[in-house]
Amino acid sequence: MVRAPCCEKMGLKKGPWTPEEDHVLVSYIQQYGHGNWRALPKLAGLLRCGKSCRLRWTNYLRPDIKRGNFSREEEEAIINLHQMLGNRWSAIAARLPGRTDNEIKNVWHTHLKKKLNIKQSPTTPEALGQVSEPELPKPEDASCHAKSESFEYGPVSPPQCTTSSADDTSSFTTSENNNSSSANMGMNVDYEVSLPEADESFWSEVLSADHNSPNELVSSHFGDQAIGAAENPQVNTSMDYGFSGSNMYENCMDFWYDVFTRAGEIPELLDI
DNA sequence: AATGTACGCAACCGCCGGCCA
DNA sequence: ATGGCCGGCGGTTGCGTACAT
Repeated sequence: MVRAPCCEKMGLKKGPWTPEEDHVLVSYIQQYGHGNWRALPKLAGLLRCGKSCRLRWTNYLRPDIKRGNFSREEEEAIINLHQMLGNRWSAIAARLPGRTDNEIKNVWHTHLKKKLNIKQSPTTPEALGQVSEPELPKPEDASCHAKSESFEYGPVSPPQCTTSSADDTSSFTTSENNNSSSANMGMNVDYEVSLPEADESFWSEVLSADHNSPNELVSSHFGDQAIGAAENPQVNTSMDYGFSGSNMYENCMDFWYDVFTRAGEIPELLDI
């Protein structure tokens, strides 16, 4: 099957959009919506291909786009999500309201990659011989959508927890004074959390989706401390995730991701 | 002030998968 | 089952601007 390139037709304009074109596109979409991108430019009177219109709208003109620099929290979120998801920019963008995949991709390539290189200086665990995970996860390795696949974490947020084989408990401590925590910057956290490791039964229950509340699920397995970690008032609680049947697994991932990043930690226990 | 270089960002390109006739 | 259309995605490019020399 051979497809003609999107903008092969002669006469279609390329390159930067003018304010007039923007106005035409916004006015048209506000009035009629964008049911069919391919037909839209003709109907709106634009000499652009539908793909170009769609990109301009989704990456720049959409009213819900957050403009301006990324906050430190957003940058940390991108770094951590990238560790979990790899180069799945759209998936990362879905977790950052108001940000587009294109924007996140640009920020990653221009700012955050450099930041990581700095963080991977000789003080990092792998440089000290503590962790042997020198590369960021490849996208195929980082997928968290299949339950048989495992999470892999790069060296950005080196684990600070200690796992005790005696009581099967992962514990970690955070506080305002803990400067080694990079994931909770700007957050006024001051609590200690000790959590047992998530075992197979936990994840099978997650996947079975036969419960209604993530709090119930986590609490029944790990006690109220885990909920307390997640319910720090300065960050989202699990309730924000709208846990429900089909996306229960991913939502629990989000929940745990928040629980641990809030505590300045990425959970190694998420290896399933 | 002029020129060269590096950087950031918007936009494009090509591929893929879902849907439908 | 096949082929075409369409939207979405990730990778890449190229222009404009900031900074350095």
